[in-house]
Amino acid sequence: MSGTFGKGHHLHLIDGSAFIFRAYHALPPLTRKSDGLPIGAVSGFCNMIFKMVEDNTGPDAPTHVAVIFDKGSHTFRNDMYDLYKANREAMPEDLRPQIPLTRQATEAFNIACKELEGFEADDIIATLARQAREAGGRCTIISSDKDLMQLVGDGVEMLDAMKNTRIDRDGVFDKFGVYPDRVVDVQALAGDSVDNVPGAPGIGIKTAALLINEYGDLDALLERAEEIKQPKRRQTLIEHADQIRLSRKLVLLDDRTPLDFTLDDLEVREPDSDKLLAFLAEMEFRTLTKRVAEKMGAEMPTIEDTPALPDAPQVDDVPFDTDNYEQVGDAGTLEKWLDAIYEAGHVAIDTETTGLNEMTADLVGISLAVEPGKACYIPLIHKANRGDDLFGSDDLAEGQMDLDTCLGMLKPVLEDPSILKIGQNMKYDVKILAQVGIAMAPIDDTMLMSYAQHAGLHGHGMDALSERYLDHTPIPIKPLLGSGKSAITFDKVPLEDAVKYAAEDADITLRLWKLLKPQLHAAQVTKVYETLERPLVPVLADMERAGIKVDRDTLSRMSNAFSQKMAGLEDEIFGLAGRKFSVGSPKQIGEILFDEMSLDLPDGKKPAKGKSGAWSTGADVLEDLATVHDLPRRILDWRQLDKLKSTYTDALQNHINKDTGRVHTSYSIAGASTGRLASTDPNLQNIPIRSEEGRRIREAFVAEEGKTLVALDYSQIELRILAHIADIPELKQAFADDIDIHALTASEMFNVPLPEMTPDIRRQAKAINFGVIYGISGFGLARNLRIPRAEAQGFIDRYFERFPGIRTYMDDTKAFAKKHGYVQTLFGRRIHTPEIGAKGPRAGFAARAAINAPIQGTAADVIRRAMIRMPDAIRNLPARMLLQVHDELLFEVEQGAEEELISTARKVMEDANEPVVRLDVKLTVDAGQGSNWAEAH
DNA sequence: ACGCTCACG
DNA sequence: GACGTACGTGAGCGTA
Repeated sequence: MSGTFGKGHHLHLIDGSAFIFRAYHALPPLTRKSDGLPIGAVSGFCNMIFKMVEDNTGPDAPTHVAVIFDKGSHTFRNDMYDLYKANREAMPEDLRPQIPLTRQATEAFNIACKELEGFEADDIIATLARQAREAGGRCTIISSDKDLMQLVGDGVEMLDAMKNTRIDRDGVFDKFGVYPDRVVDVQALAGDSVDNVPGAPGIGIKTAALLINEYGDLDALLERAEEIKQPKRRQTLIEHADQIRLSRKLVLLDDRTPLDFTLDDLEVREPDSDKLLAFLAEMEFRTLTKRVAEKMGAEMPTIEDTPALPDAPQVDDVPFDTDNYEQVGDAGTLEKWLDAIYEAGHVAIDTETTGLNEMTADLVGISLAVEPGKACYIPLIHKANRGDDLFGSDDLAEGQMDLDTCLGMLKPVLEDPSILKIGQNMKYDVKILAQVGIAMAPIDDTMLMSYAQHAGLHGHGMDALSERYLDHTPIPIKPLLGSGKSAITFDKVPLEDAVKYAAEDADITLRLWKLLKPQLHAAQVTKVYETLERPLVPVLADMERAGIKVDRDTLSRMSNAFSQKMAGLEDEIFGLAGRKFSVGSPKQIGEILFDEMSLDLPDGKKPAKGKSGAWSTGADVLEDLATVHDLPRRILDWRQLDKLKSTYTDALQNHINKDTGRVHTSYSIAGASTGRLASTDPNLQNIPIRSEEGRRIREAFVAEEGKTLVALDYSQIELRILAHIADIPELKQAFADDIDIHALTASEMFNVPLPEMTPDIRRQAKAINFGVIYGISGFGLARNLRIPRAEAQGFIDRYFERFPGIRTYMDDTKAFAKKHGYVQTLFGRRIHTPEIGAKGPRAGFAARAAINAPIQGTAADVIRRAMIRMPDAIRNLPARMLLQVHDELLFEVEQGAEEELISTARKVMEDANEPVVRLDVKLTVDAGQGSNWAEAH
């Protein structure tokens, strides 16, 4: 049947996304045998399409058919309401690569495949259904999405393909309590939590239908809201009238979308058997390929049965060629790249900026790569010359896109939940793009993939990874930027060089991703990567961008006070030493004390000499020496002040951001091998607290006017984890009973009843407890406690006797590390211990590190999980998370909401191990609050 | 660039 | 039997 669509014609419209999701959830996670590509949803999709083709015979068969897909995440509905669909969960990791394949499948079946930027599939379906109806034909929408039910009637029906049930006007009435023409009114009132349509609070479908049926339609209802008898209902409708009208706009489908095709283009076509079978064979669908071949009377193509070797190099064998990279200078060229990105479903991205600090750096350009060797650079604000020419202008270089135009085009892609953005150290790029209003998601990060697999084995910077995995040395940045005083920023780098350098970074990143991603599964660290590494990126980006307010005047006053004290100390020091010298020089101190003054330690010996041959003058040495002379104590005091002044009160002032008045640290996620974060520029994880003088520096970390700082820290988390992992009944019981753990240890070891415990015995036990966590040795404990080595060894022996599980844990852990080359945390994080088999002292180091890593690492995992869950948990509180200090989280909260924040955040932290790891000990969190960090802690 | 020292958990 | 040792970090300074 052909001719213009009209009476007697029957159009089938398949809701592509709904089909894919159903297929995905209905089937186990199948993968392609040869390379492990996830393929379950594609398989289900193809089977459903084929079943439809097979079933569609007889008088009711469609004459026209199309599969309609969503395109992009940003639609006109987001312009009306920016929270539209904001509750949507991210697309599952193994589904994303299957989306483009389902489009290919549709084409292979020779079925029209349609989508339209800026509109949802539902709008296209609405438009086509209207056209079919107006032309006098019939239309069946294959979907069970209730949002489409407003279209039913007058020749338009829905078909639930899974249940094989048709939904007509009566079916809609069953579901909504109204007929299709009033469905949007009911939806506007009831709202939709899945799409985040607000609706009227407290009103569901039942009540909504009741009201609409009583008043006729929504407008009449809102107009006559005063007449409603129930006071609560009346008030809700009056108060939220605007929100309800907005909700109706959101749920009302647009049946006038501009389409570049007509119904006639959708006429049913016979598939090309060669093309279809080739596609099915490529997917390695054996059964389906056979069935299709039989039905079409064609030869069954062969499907290779040999899976690729798991370790075979996966990355395409494309040589690096910097001449092949493209400079993107206009919208048309960029459009071409965006098409390629949508085709692939992923893109590697790298941002170039004017500096390394994301808070002060400006975006200079963006590079993209979609397949190995195919990369581009979009320069945005490069200067026409290097800027070192006195007469040179700061004009922009030719051939660059307008910044806003470019970002406007990129934003929908970078925020599209179906397009995966791949980067190396994505926290940097996420922060840079956040500065220009782009919330990039979802992401993958090659640095974190490497870290999840190989923590402890090697670094995870791009240069190191490229050398190691791609056997390729990236173009070094140094020659482009220069160094020292004549260094230039990237916007001054000539475009020709910039394109090569920047595009290569994206190319390398994409290749690393292709290589490292499949290895995650093999190394069994996919869970670690997906639950402990990647989700931390946006959380840390937000914390770093928030920063913490630091009061410059407080620091400045402290600096001055320190200067004065140090000047006084210097006079005393020079008097005692008999001459002037540089007090900051350990070498000169050693010469004065041990050569010129010939001082000896209390045991009559001299201290050790360091690698450079100078006397060791560390605090422990000077502390001992202080018992025989006054000078060492003065030097210790001077050093403490020098440290506080130079590292804290002076240096911190230089880190106060000019625009925000706050200090913004940067956390490295893949720095510490154990899974701990590290804080840099500045390090806010080592702000003084142990000495009273140093502790006062925390007074300079303040809450904003009208706000409070709240600190929550895990109590003894590492010892709790040790008690669990090593399975020590006495320790577990002590934590269950909230008994002072160090006192308990002392009581067990030294046979002192708890009521008779003295601070000194407790102090020794505390040192032993910490020693255990660090891989205790008699020597180390002796030095720490300043007791003879034999005595320390005696303590350790008694400890092991009392808690034999500890020794077992230590021995087992060392044996595991020797056998596997790594140890693991309770959450599966791997920490490699390559030196464990070494000879000499290095083996001792490695053994102690191996003993410590599962404990420190598990604690790190716990707080990571808490941090990842925190933003959602506190999203309705006027609070934000600012800092992490290993076992502590610091928040800033509006005054009045402190207690609510504490109870909410505490719960998240105390339950952070659940549900994947059950602990025999509870986790306990202490809380404090105040106008500055000293008070809050 | 490297070692020393010292701040934190 | 000798050797050197508590675990994990980052920053500032002096010295080469």
